[in-house]
Amino acid sequence: MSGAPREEVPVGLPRNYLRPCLLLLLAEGTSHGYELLEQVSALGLDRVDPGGLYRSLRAMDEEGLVRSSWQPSASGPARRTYQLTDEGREWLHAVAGSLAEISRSLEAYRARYQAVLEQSRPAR
Amino acid sequence: MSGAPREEVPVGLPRNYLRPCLLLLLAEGTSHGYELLEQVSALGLDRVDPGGLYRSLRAMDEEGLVRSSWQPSASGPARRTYQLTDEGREWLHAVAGSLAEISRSLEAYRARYQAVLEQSRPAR
DNA sequence: CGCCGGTAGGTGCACCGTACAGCTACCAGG
DNA sequence: CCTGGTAGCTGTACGGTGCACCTACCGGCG
Repeated sequence: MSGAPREEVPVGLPRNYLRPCLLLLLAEGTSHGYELLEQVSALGLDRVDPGGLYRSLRAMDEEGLVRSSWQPSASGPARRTYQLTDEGREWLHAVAGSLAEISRSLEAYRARYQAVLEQSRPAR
Repeated sequence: MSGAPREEVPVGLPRNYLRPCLLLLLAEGTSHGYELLEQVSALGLDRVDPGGLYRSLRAMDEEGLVRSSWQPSASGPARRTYQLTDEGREWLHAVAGSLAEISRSLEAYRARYQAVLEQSRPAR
Protein backbone atom coordinates (compact mmCIF):
# COMPACT_ATOMS: atom_id res chain seq x y z
CA MET A 1 0.00 0.00 0.00
CA SER A 2 0.88 3.65 -0.05
CA GLY A 3 3.80 4.87 -2.09
CA ALA A 4 6.27 2.56 -0.44
CA PRO A 5 8.34 0.99 -3.22
CA ARG A 6 7.64 -2.59 -2.08
CA GLU A 7 10.89 -3.88 -0.63
CA GLU A 8 11.48 -7.58 -0.36
CA VAL A 9 13.00 -8.91 2.82
CA PRO A 10 16.34 -10.26 1.67
CA VAL A 11 17.06 -12.45 4.67
CA GLY A 12 17.74 -16.04 3.88
CA LEU A 13 19.12 -19.25 5.23
CA PRO A 14 22.69 -19.51 6.50
CA ARG A 15 25.40 -19.02 3.96
CA ASN A 16 26.52 -22.19 2.31
CA TYR A 17 23.59 -24.03 3.87
CA LEU A 18 23.30 -26.27 0.83
CA ARG A 19 26.45 -28.23 1.61
CA PRO A 20 25.40 -29.24 5.14
CA CYS A 21 22.07 -30.37 3.72
CA LEU A 22 23.69 -32.47 1.03
CA LEU A 23 26.09 -34.03 3.51
CA LEU A 24 23.26 -34.87 5.89
CA LEU A 25 21.23 -36.50 3.12
CA LEU A 26 24.28 -38.45 2.00
CA ALA A 27 24.84 -39.55 5.59
CA GLU A 28 21.41 -41.14 5.41
CA GLY A 29 22.46 -43.09 2.34
CA THR A 30 24.18 -42.79 -1.02
CA SER A 31 22.26 -40.89 -3.63
CA HIS A 32 22.64 -38.91 -6.82
CA GLY A 33 22.18 -35.27 -7.73
CA TYR A 34 18.73 -35.36 -9.18
CA GLU A 35 17.35 -37.24 -6.22
CA LEU A 36 19.06 -34.92 -3.75
CA LEU A 37 17.57 -32.02 -5.66
CA GLU A 38 14.10 -33.18 -4.66
CA GLN A 39 15.03 -34.05 -1.09
CA VAL A 40 16.72 -30.83 0.00
CA SER A 41 13.41 -28.98 -0.13
CA ALA A 42 12.41 -30.95 2.98
CA LEU A 43 15.21 -29.24 4.90
CA GLY A 44 13.99 -25.72 4.36
CA LEU A 45 15.78 -25.02 1.12
CA ASP A 46 13.34 -23.53 -1.28
CA ARG A 47 13.74 -23.30 -5.04
CA VAL A 48 17.24 -24.76 -5.23
CA ASP A 49 18.67 -24.39 -8.68
CA PRO A 50 20.16 -27.56 -10.14
CA GLY A 51 23.27 -25.74 -11.29
CA GLY A 52 24.34 -24.76 -7.82
CA LEU A 53 23.55 -28.19 -6.46
CA TYR A 54 25.66 -30.02 -9.03
CA ARG A 55 28.45 -27.52 -8.57
CA SER A 56 28.35 -28.03 -4.83
CA LEU A 57 28.55 -31.79 -5.23
CA ARG A 58 31.49 -31.53 -7.61
CA ALA A 59 33.28 -29.20 -5.23
CA MET A 60 32.79 -31.54 -2.27
CA ASP A 61 34.02 -34.38 -4.45
CA GLU A 62 37.21 -32.50 -5.21
CA GLU A 63 37.63 -31.68 -1.53
CA GLY A 64 37.29 -35.33 -0.60
CA LEU A 65 34.11 -34.94 1.43
CA VAL A 66 32.25 -37.28 -0.91
CA ARG A 67 33.18 -39.90 -3.49
CA SER A 68 31.35 -40.25 -6.80
CA SER A 69 30.92 -43.06 -9.28
CA TRP A 70 28.93 -43.36 -12.47
CA GLN A 71 26.22 -45.95 -12.47
CA PRO A 72 23.85 -46.88 -15.30
CA SER A 73 20.16 -46.35 -14.75
CA ALA A 74 17.52 -48.96 -15.55
CA SER A 75 15.51 -46.39 -17.47
CA GLY A 76 17.05 -43.04 -18.25
CA PRO A 77 20.51 -41.54 -18.46
CA ALA A 78 23.38 -42.66 -16.25
CA ARG A 79 23.69 -41.23 -12.76
CA ARG A 80 26.65 -40.04 -10.81
CA THR A 81 26.06 -41.45 -7.36
CA TYR A 82 27.67 -39.84 -4.35
CA GLN A 83 28.85 -41.47 -1.19
CA LEU A 84 29.97 -39.80 2.02
CA THR A 85 33.62 -40.23 3.02
CA ASP A 86 35.05 -40.31 6.53
CA GLU A 87 36.31 -36.79 6.03
CA GLY A 88 32.85 -35.76 4.91
CA ARG A 89 31.38 -37.29 8.04
CA GLU A 90 33.79 -35.27 10.19
CA TRP A 91 32.81 -32.19 8.27
CA LEU A 92 29.17 -32.99 8.90
CA HIS A 93 29.74 -33.19 12.65
CA ALA A 94 31.65 -29.94 12.62
CA VAL A 95 29.01 -28.14 10.60
CA ALA A 96 26.24 -29.48 12.82
CA GLY A 97 27.98 -27.74 15.70
CA SER A 98 28.16 -24.50 13.75
CA LEU A 99 24.47 -24.71 12.93
CA ALA A 100 23.71 -25.26 16.60
CA GLU A 101 25.61 -22.06 17.38
CA ILE A 102 23.59 -20.23 14.78
CA SER A 103 20.42 -21.55 16.37
CA ARG A 104 21.56 -20.11 19.67
CA SER A 105 22.20 -16.73 18.08
CA LEU A 106 18.77 -16.76 16.49
CA GLU A 107 17.24 -17.66 19.83
CA ALA A 108 19.03 -14.68 21.40
CA TYR A 109 17.63 -12.49 18.65
CA ARG A 110 14.12 -13.83 19.16
CA ALA A 111 14.22 -13.23 22.91
CA ARG A 112 15.45 -9.69 22.45
CA TYR A 113 12.84 -9.04 19.79
CA GLN A 114 10.11 -10.26 22.12
CA ALA A 115 11.38 -7.92 24.80
CA VAL A 116 11.08 -5.00 22.41
CA LEU A 117 7.56 -6.06 21.49
CA GLU A 118 6.42 -6.14 25.09
CA GLN A 119 8.13 -2.90 25.92
CA SER A 120 6.27 -1.13 23.13
CA ARG A 121 3.00 -2.62 24.34
CA PRO A 122 2.83 -1.62 28.03
CA ALA A 123 -0.94 -2.10 28.27
CA ARG A 124 -2.36 -5.10 30.08
CA MET B 1 42.83 -32.76 19.00
CA SER B 2 42.15 -34.30 15.67
CA GLY B 3 44.86 -33.86 13.11
CA ALA B 4 42.41 -33.22 10.32
CA PRO B 5 43.84 -30.97 7.59
CA ARG B 6 41.84 -28.10 8.96
CA GLU B 7 39.37 -27.41 6.24
CA GLU B 8 37.52 -24.40 7.43
CA VAL B 9 33.81 -24.78 7.81
CA PRO B 10 32.41 -21.90 5.79
CA VAL B 11 28.95 -21.97 7.26
CA GLY B 12 27.90 -18.73 8.78
CA LEU B 13 24.94 -16.77 10.01
CA PRO B 14 21.96 -16.05 7.78
CA ARG B 15 22.59 -13.90 4.78
CA ASN B 16 22.09 -10.24 5.41
CA TYR B 17 21.81 -10.94 9.13
CA LEU B 18 23.44 -7.63 9.93
CA ARG B 19 20.43 -5.56 8.93
CA PRO B 20 17.97 -7.35 11.20
CA CYS B 21 20.43 -6.90 14.06
CA LEU B 22 20.82 -3.20 13.42
CA LEU B 23 17.08 -2.71 13.16
CA LEU B 24 16.51 -4.57 16.40
CA LEU B 25 19.10 -2.51 18.23
CA LEU B 26 17.60 0.68 16.82
CA ALA B 27 14.18 -0.51 17.97
CA GLU B 28 15.59 -0.53 21.48
CA GLY B 29 16.64 3.09 21.09
CA THR B 30 18.36 5.52 18.77
CA SER B 31 22.08 5.06 18.41
CA HIS B 32 25.01 5.73 16.12
CA GLY B 33 27.27 3.51 14.05
CA TYR B 34 30.22 3.17 16.37
CA GLU B 35 28.01 2.22 19.28
CA LEU B 36 26.05 -0.29 17.20
CA LEU B 37 29.36 -1.74 16.09
CA GLU B 38 30.06 -2.80 19.67
CA GLN B 39 26.53 -3.97 20.38
CA VAL B 40 25.98 -6.31 17.44
CA SER B 41 28.53 -8.74 18.80
CA ALA B 42 26.00 -9.60 21.51
CA LEU B 43 23.66 -10.93 18.84
CA GLY B 44 26.05 -13.54 17.52
CA LEU B 45 27.78 -11.42 14.94
CA ASP B 46 31.48 -11.90 15.31
CA ARG B 47 34.19 -9.62 13.95
CA VAL B 48 31.88 -7.26 12.08
CA ASP B 49 33.82 -4.92 9.90
CA PRO B 50 32.96 -1.26 10.30
CA GLY B 51 32.82 -0.70 6.57
CA GLY B 52 29.98 -3.08 6.03
CA LEU B 53 28.12 -1.76 9.03
CA TYR B 54 28.26 1.85 7.92
CA ARG B 55 27.31 0.87 4.40
CA SER B 56 24.37 -1.10 5.72
CA LEU B 57 23.19 1.88 7.75
CA ARG B 58 23.49 4.20 4.78
CA ALA B 59 21.55 1.76 2.60
CA MET B 60 18.75 1.48 5.13
CA ASP B 61 18.70 5.24 5.37
CA GLU B 62 18.22 5.55 1.63
CA GLU B 63 15.50 2.90 1.72
CA GLY B 64 13.66 4.79 4.43
CA LEU B 65 14.00 2.13 7.12
CA VAL B 66 15.92 4.53 9.35
CA ARG B 67 16.42 8.27 9.58
CA SER B 68 19.78 9.85 10.33
CA SER B 69 20.89 13.16 11.73
CA TRP B 70 24.28 14.58 12.62
CA GLN B 71 24.82 15.41 16.23
CA PRO B 72 27.89 16.90 17.88
CA SER B 73 29.66 14.87 20.53
CA ALA B 74 30.75 16.22 23.88
CA SER B 75 34.22 14.80 23.41
CA GLY B 76 35.17 13.48 20.01
CA PRO B 77 34.03 13.78 16.42
CA ALA B 78 30.39 14.32 15.46
CA ARG B 79 28.11 11.33 15.23
CA ARG B 80 25.45 10.40 12.77
CA THR B 81 22.65 9.09 14.93
CA TYR B 82 20.08 6.73 13.48
CA GLN B 83 16.45 6.41 14.37
CA LEU B 84 14.01 3.70 13.32
CA THR B 85 11.13 4.76 11.06
CA ASP B 86 7.66 3.20 10.93
CA GLU B 87 8.65 1.48 7.74
CA GLY B 88 11.73 0.14 9.45
CA ARG B 89 9.61 -1.19 12.27
CA GLU B 90 7.40 -3.03 9.78
CA TRP B 91 10.51 -4.42 8.17
CA LEU B 92 11.71 -5.57 11.57
CA HIS B 93 8.49 -7.48 12.21
CA ALA B 94 8.66 -9.08 8.78
CA VAL B 95 12.27 -10.08 9.20
CA ALA B 96 11.63 -11.50 12.65
CA GLY B 97 9.14 -13.82 11.01
CA SER B 98 11.69 -14.87 8.43
CA LEU B 99 14.24 -15.58 11.14
CA ALA B 100 11.69 -17.69 12.97
CA GLU B 101 11.24 -19.73 9.80
CA ILE B 102 14.97 -20.19 9.57
CA SER B 103 15.00 -21.38 13.17
CA ARG B 104 12.41 -23.98 12.28
CA SER B 105 14.49 -25.18 9.36
CA LEU B 106 17.55 -25.46 11.57
CA GLU B 107 15.53 -27.41 14.09
CA ALA B 108 14.45 -29.81 11.36
CA TYR B 109 18.08 -30.22 10.38
CA ARG B 110 19.13 -30.87 13.97
CA ALA B 111 16.44 -33.50 14.47
CA ARG B 112 17.40 -35.29 11.29
CA TYR B 113 21.08 -35.10 12.19
CA GLN B 114 20.37 -36.65 15.59
CA ALA B 115 18.50 -39.46 13.88
CA VAL B 116 21.53 -40.18 11.72
CA LEU B 117 23.76 -40.16 14.78
CA GLU B 118 21.68 -42.73 16.60
CA GLN B 119 21.28 -44.88 13.53
CA SER B 120 25.03 -45.08 13.00
CA ARG B 121 25.60 -46.06 16.62
CA PRO B 122 23.61 -49.25 17.09
CA ALA B 123 26.41 -51.53 18.27
CA ARG B 124 29.71 -51.06 20.03
C1' DC C 1 9.98 -42.11 -37.97
C1' DG C 2 9.98 -37.37 -35.52
C1' DC C 3 8.75 -35.01 -31.55
C1' DC C 4 7.86 -34.28 -26.77
C1' DG C 5 8.39 -34.65 -21.89
C1' DG C 6 10.79 -36.42 -18.02
C1' DT C 7 15.26 -37.82 -16.16
C1' DA C 8 20.07 -36.58 -15.26
C1' DG C 9 23.98 -33.72 -15.43
C1' DG C 10 26.33 -29.55 -16.60
C1' DT C 11 28.23 -24.47 -18.01
C1' DG C 12 28.28 -19.24 -18.22
C1' DC C 13 27.54 -15.22 -16.15
C1' DA C 14 25.87 -11.26 -13.54
C1' DC C 15 24.65 -9.84 -9.13
C1' DC C 16 25.53 -8.76 -4.45
C1' DG C 17 26.84 -9.50 0.36
C1' DT C 18 31.09 -10.05 2.82
C1' DA C 19 35.84 -9.49 4.16
C1' DC C 20 39.99 -7.15 4.10
C1' DA C 21 42.45 -3.04 3.75
C1' DG C 22 42.94 1.52 3.95
C1' DC C 23 41.63 6.46 4.59
C1' DT C 24 40.09 11.15 6.91
C1' DA C 25 38.92 13.76 10.86
C1' DC C 26 38.23 15.09 15.79
C1' DC C 27 39.77 15.27 20.41
C1' DA C 28 42.57 14.23 24.86
C1' DG C 29 46.85 13.19 27.15
C1' DG C 30 51.88 12.59 27.59
C1' DC D 1 54.23 16.49 18.18
C1' DC D 2 52.58 12.16 18.39
C1' DT D 3 49.91 8.51 19.93
C1' DG D 4 45.54 6.39 20.84
C1' DG D 5 40.66 6.23 21.04
C1' DT D 6 36.39 7.83 18.82
C1' DA D 7 33.66 8.20 14.60
C1' DG D 8 32.68 7.67 9.84
C1' DC D 9 33.69 6.34 5.16
C1' DT D 10 35.77 4.22 0.51
C1' DG D 11 37.87 0.63 -2.75
C1' DT D 12 38.11 -3.74 -4.07
C1' DA D 13 38.50 -8.73 -4.57
C1' DC D 14 36.38 -12.96 -3.38
C1' DG D 15 32.80 -16.26 -3.34
C1' DG D 16 28.01 -17.95 -2.98
C1' DT D 17 23.64 -17.48 -5.32
C1' DG D 18 20.32 -17.08 -8.92
C1' DC D 19 19.09 -17.08 -13.61
C1' DA D 20 19.45 -18.72 -18.11
C1' DC D 21 20.81 -21.95 -21.06
C1' DC D 22 22.67 -26.37 -22.85
C1' DT D 23 23.62 -31.60 -23.72
C1' DA D 24 22.26 -36.38 -23.51
C1' DC D 25 19.40 -40.52 -22.62
C1' DC D 26 15.10 -42.83 -22.71
C1' DG D 27 10.00 -44.00 -23.36
C1' DG D 28 5.68 -43.03 -25.41
C1' DC D 29 2.62 -40.87 -28.82
C1' DG D 30 0.85 -39.52 -33.37
